[in-house]
Amino acid sequence: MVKLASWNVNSIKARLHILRDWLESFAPDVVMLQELKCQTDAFPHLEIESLGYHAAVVGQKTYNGVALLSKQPIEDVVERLPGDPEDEQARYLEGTTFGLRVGAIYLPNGNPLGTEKFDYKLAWMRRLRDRAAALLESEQAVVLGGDYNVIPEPEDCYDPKAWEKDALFQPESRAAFRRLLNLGYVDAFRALHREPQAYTFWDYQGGAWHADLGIRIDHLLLSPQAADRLAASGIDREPRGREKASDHTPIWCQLEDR
DNA sequence: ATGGTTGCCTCGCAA
Repeated sequence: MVKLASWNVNSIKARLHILRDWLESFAPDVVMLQELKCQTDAFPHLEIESLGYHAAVVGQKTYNGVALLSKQPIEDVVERLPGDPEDEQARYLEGTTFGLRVGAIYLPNGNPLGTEKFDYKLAWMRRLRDRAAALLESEQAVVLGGDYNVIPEPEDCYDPKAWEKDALFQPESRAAFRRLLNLGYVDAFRALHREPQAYTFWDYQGGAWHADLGIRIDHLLLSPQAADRLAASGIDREPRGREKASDHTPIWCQLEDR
C-alpha cells in the first residue's frame, strides 16, 4: 500500500515544525506541497532528508512554490506545466516515484474577477487539461494532487452565496475542473465519501476554523489506473487545529500495490 | 458594507 498526501503549507519556513511533526506521525510515502513561499535554494533539504524523504523542489521568491517528497527516489522530474514558456510562476512539478506519475499542483487563485488574474487561471486550467490528457496516453497510474483553488460543488462550501462572486466558485472554474474529471480522472475524496461540508481550507479571518466555515479546494485526481487501486482517502484536520497553522489542511489517499 | 488575518519583506501584495 502506498500512502499519498497533499498539503498547502502557506510558507514552508513558517510551517517547518508542524510539517516535521506531521511527516513523523502521519508517515505518508509521497507528499505534494504547495505555497512554499521560498526560493529553490532556500528549501530546507537537510531537515526533510533527515526525516527520510527525497525531495524535488520548484521555488520562487515570496510567492507560490511546489515540492514533491517521497520515501523513494523521484525520477524524470518536470518543473513546469507545458504550454506557456512565458509563465514564470512556480506552480507545477511532476515526477515518478513508487511507480506512479505524480504531479504537485498549485492552481492560480484567479481573484479578483474581471482582471488578468482570472484569465490566467482559466488559461492555466486549459494547459493542465492538455497535460492531464497527455499523461493518460501513457496508461500509467497518475496522481495529480494539490491546491486546485476550485470549489467543485455547492456542498463543498459552507455557504455558496458567500462565494458566488469569487473565482474559486465561478461556473467557468467549475466547468474547467469537471473537464479534468471528464477525461477520466477520479476525485479520490469524493469517490469514497458522500458527505457534504468536508473542507480542506478555512480562512484565517473571522474565526472560520472554529465555526467550521470552510471550503473543499484541495484535491487528489487519479487516472483510471490509479483509481482502480484506491483503497482509502480522507482529510486530516489535525494540523489545521494547531498553533500557527496553515489555512489549509492535508488531504490523503491510499493505493493498493499492483 | 469591502470589514479582517497571515506571511512575505516593502512600506503593499497575495491569499
